[in-house]
Amino acid sequence: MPVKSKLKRRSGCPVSIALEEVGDRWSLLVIRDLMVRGFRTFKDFQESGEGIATNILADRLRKLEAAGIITLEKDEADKRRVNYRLTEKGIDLAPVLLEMLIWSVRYEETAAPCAVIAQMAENRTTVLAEVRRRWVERDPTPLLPKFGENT
Amino acid sequence: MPVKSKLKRRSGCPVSIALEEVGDRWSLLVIRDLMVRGFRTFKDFQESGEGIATNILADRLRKLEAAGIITLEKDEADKRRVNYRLTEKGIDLAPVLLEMLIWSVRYEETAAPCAVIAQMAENRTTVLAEVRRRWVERDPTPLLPKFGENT
DNA sequence: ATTGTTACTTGCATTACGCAAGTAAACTTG
DNA sequence: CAAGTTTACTTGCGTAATGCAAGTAACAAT
Repeated sequence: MPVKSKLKRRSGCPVSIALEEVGDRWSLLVIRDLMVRGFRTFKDFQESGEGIATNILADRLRKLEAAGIITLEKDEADKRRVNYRLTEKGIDLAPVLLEMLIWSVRYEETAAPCAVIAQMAENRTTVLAEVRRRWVERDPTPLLPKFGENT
Repeated sequence: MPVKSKLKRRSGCPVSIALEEVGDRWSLLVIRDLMVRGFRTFKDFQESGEGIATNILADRLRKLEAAGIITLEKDEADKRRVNYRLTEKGIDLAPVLLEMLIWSVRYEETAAPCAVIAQMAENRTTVLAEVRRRWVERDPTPLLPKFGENT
């Protein structure tokens, strides 16, 4: 189910194309928050602790929507509210994020408990299944807590 | 074997930390080229077809070295030449790149043959073992060709 | 009716990037 | 061995992206 885009690509290399969509400091963090922290609204992201500027956040949400990675849903109960949600394409970035997580914990001093992540590295398939289950069922319970925020 | 760094991090989240090191449009492409295309020198990257500017390339190589992802080796035969090489930390980004590749081929119109990548998705472990083997043995034979360059 | 909340936009200073050109050291060629 | 070439960069400069503070419009709560 590939989607045609602006056709202004550096090359046809898949990795290059992927990086044009999510290769920046913020996009994958937004996706991570939608995926494992149960974030839904603009406010959630603003307060995530990483300190993304609101203009950048708005821009990234727009681009991720344009790329077909997230969708917008108006909240019927509170009409100011916009709920962001990963698409199938978006949730399928889970393996990328998981590998990045495992790599980072292995080589950096992170705030994540090594034991928990080591456990996840052992059971990649199970973790991915759980991530997808939450997505399908719209279960907003965070899979992982916020590690070492700096507020 | 985590390495201490500048301690100017947005947060302690592993994904966030990883993105501070390789979360831009170019770093992972450089790593990809070292990993699967047998690139070694500055020139190789310049001519890779994606069109990275030399100042940006120099900057990225410096940052990747600072992050412990690549190392420099002076060529004894030709002393102008600098050979860049992935460290263990660098080669361990292979799973991230592989998942990104698989994702991209699935959702974008890339220049990579779907069948080949589907095959790789079936045999992730084998592919990763082969990537590592080439790294250990310093075998510069490209694992994958250049897909759809735009020159 | 007033105040607060949500999802943004706008303006402006700073930083990063992209492009063309330049340079220094090492090698190669005549 | 002088002159050109290759390699790995750096420098300058214009444009684009980012970060920060403030503002706004629509809706909701009191």
